Amino acid sequence: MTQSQQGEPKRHRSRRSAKQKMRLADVARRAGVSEATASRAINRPELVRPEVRERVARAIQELSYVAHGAARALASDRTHSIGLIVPTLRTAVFAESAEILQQALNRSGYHLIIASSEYDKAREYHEVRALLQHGIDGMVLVGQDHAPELWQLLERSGLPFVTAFQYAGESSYPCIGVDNRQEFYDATRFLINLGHTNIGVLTAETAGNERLAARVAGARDCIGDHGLPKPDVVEVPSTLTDARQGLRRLVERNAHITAVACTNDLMAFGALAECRTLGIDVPGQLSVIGFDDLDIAEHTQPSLTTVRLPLAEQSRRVGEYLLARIEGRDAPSSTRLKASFIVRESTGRPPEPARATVQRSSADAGPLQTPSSKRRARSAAE
Amino acid sequence: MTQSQQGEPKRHRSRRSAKQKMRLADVARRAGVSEATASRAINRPELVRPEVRERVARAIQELSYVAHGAARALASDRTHSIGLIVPTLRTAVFAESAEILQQALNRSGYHLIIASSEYDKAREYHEVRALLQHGIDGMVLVGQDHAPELWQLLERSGLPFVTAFQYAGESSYPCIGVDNRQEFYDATRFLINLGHTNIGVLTAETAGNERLAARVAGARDCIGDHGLPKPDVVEVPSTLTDARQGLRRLVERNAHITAVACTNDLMAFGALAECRTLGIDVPGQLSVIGFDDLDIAEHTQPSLTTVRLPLAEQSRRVGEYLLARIEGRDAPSSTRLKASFIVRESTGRPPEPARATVQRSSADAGPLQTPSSKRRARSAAE
DNA sequence: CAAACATATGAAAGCGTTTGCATTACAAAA
DNA sequence: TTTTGTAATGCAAACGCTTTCATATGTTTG
Repeated sequence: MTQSQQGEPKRHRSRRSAKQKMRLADVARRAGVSEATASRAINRPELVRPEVRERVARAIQELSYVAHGAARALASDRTHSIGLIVPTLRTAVFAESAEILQQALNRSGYHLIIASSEYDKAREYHEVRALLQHGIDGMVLVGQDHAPELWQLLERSGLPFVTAFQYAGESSYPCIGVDNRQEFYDATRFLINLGHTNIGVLTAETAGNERLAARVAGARDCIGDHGLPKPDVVEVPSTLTDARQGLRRLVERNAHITAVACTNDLMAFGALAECRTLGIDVPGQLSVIGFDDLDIAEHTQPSLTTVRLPLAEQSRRVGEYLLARIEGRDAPSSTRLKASFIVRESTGRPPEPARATVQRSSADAGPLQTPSSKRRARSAAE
Repeated sequence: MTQSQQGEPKRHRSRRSAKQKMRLADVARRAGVSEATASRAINRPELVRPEVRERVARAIQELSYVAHGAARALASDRTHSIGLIVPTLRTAVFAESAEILQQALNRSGYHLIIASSEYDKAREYHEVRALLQHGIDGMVLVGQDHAPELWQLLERSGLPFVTAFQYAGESSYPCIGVDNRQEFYDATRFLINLGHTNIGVLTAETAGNERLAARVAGARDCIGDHGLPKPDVVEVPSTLTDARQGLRRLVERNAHITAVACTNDLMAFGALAECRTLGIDVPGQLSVIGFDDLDIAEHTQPSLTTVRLPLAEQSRRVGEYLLARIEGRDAPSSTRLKASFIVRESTGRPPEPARATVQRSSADAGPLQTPSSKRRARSAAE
């Protein structure tokens, strides 16, 4: 606790407050070594004799020394922070992913700096600029639909980066995520296998949201591939109120509709709520599926059949990828993750006997998995 | 596009990649001024002749110069980043606040670095340390219930900081938020004013969550102040499934219970869901209130009477406070925000005529406000 | 017209680390 | 012994900016 201030060079700008912050020089002096050795004791302990290492550690402890991040970053060219740009944190899926990623990075001594673009490409570009300027060692983006200048900036900067939440193929920029088109294709097939032939699609705005757009495409493709008529696709703003309206529009315009594929759980909740209001029995008269498996999905009335994203795995892999790249190792640039399909109560056979050509079994409907959900799936309208 | 590399001092460490990053010196040379002037043109434009300012701006543009954050931070002792530590981003209220704060700070040229503590004090302490080391200009914490070492560290560092989500009085550390005790006191009074005399409390774990604890206290106090018997308080883990169990326990243990005050919307949703399962009519047989006003609150069946937090205002004020402190201005250290009470369908008069002493009018029940909610409140069991 | 002042600029000293290179200390080999 | 090699340390030069201080250039003013 007794550090004599002797010998300290006068500070040329007197900005330090009364409580002088300890610097590496203080630690070094106390441990009786040079700054270089003190630095090495911290960063490359294997280069320093155990006894010295020990002394430095003690000095750090006693002086409650905290390294100066900026100085360190300047000298070492490593900021130990990673940037993440999500469309919004208000979406549970992004918030949760951010949280998991942050935890994962923390464990490796990295920090997460989060920015949100509000689904606005120009804004996103500026966020990237700002992050680049702030200084980051790596960056995570959502999807691959970004302003060209953004890509250019990113490539020029030479910064390691990945995109997440959408598998974009081998030949794209590095990406880690599920194939939204395929996953929703499979989900839609589940409905078809149940016997549905008149399926509507309810989606939030797809402009600027490639994930949603891919899901819609998946549903369309699946329905087309099974020789069914083109589905009615209703696109609404991303609120529950709009989702309810969307459901109403869907059932009003399509008298014989028996299933609605919603591109996310929010839409599905809206649909469920509106069905309740309209007196439509789910799944008796109408089957509903969602996408995301939000916490409430299990507790709605009826509970929601939906697609669960492997968020934890995605975040973990994103972290691993980035750290590998930062450390100069290379890593598989494209990873395709698989979602799981969660069958709950909101889906069943259509009310009228199905047309004929369609197969009955619901067993082979894509990559099914029965989750640790209390309420079990049912395969027919009870 | 043509910059000659002549005159450049040889780099003593050859870490720069092929694509040489532009430095301030490059900009200065191109603009025909000294580095000092270039720097000023960027940071204190008013000190530089407009014409020169213009030339520097053009040089920056042409070279697509991006300032080096770490160097800047080292020289100026400003990182332009703010740390935020929340218990978890999985809670919508925190995620939303983080988002709003981040946006607000961005507008002022600051970045938000988010960390989460998972409601663990030790972990939180380490996050603070890590943020301090990384270098931040200010810090936001949730509530005032933190490890003593954390406070100590924070005070020693001299870093500007605020706590949010709970008003802790004038004499506390700087805080900006609502008074959770009072707000829930008022909410409970609303129930009492409706005629309820047997009110249960359902809460998620209060250990390490002073906001929840304060709300429970508010309910207890209110019930006590009205001469009613001590309420049954059920505390469960913070999941919907547990909330449902909690509701069941509450109604099983208290045959005459007519209202349940839930300390957050999650608990309330669970309660509502379980009531549906148990065939309990809400609000016919049981009234339910929540806290937070999550998006779905308006769309549950029945819609949920709850308390809405002024998140946007809170985040805005937090940002303002911090920036003021960083710039050396001082700011009111404690700000008490008011929540709004949102009356929806989940509350009504108790089924049996109330005991007598309790007043009938629901009009003077605290700081009521009728929100822009489509569905209007109703004051009695229809 | 000189004095007094304001305004713009540049030179250079840091900011607190890391790290290339040189040096020292010591053990193993000759 | 002396040589050679290796492991541990120190010196001092960056890292890329900001900012103090001094200087130069105008602009008023008495």
